Amino acid sequence: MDAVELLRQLKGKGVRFTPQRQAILEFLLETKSHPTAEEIFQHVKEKFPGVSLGTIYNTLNMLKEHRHILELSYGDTSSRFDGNPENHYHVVCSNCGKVVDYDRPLLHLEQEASDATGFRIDGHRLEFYGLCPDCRKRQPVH
Amino acid sequence: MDAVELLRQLKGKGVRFTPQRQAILEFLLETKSHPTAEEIFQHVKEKFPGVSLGTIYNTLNMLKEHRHILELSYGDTSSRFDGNPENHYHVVCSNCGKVVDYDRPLLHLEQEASDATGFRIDGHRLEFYGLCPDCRKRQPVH
DNA sequence: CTATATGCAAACCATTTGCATTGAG
DNA sequence: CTCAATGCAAATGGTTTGCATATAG
Repeated sequence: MDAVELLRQLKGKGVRFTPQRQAILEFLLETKSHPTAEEIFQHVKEKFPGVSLGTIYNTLNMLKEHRHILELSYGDTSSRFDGNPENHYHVVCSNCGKVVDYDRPLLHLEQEASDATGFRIDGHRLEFYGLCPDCRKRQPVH
Repeated sequence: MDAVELLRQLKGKGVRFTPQRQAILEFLLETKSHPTAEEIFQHVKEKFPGVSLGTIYNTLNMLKEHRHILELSYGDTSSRFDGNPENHYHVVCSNCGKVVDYDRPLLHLEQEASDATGFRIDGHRLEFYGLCPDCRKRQPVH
């Protein structure tokens, strides 16, 4: 589903279709880089020099509420955003912060976790930490 | 291993043993609540009314660097700290923010993740999200 | 028209930093 | 004595909020 189609659907929920939102969502859907709000801002500014960071955050929060994107917050300073809203796993570089998808079948652990803890489990998150191939080369020992 | 013993060991690494540090570490080792820095601050203030938040953060960062505690940062506003430095899994309440240990054997997925992504994997993190028993009662539908 | 979104600036708030003073070793 | 740790206050930085203006519907 592309950005235009997705934003058209949202119109039914009282959400307005603006060119800034289209640009933000298009970027999130086409990139695999899991960008930060700042990076999205820099990218959108190329087409809309007057756009503000506030608009980026406004749109990201709206898309998050409607479950069309994922916010990834690792211990880092800033969150990253993922245009793929389905649960999937990530590998995070401890050195450069890069986030890469790790596509594998989902684990079925939620029933077991629910039984063990008494929580009603709605989802889970799995991330791996390490050095990406690039950082591995640059600091072979560490 | 208790707080005093642990801090004595750290002396060999140029770390000073102060009563504030002892109180912070003792609290982290005895509680199962995964407290925030602010909560640790409030607790330590009972014994040391003059302690400052800066000292809490200073100590937490020192303990983290020496891998005696874990910093848990979920999307929340503030981090939580865990006196158990071994990798283990957590269940987080989406409503009240409570974090509970979920003790189960570790998953052996790192080799597979490394093969699939080219990263040198050093660790992984697994968290479950949902409603804790208390919040479940209070908002049965959601 | 009218209400939501935008752009801008100020506010927030968890965490960090700077610095004079204290105190551990 | 000496240097790391403390307490305090100011600074930082990502994110949110407030408000006047612009614009989607």
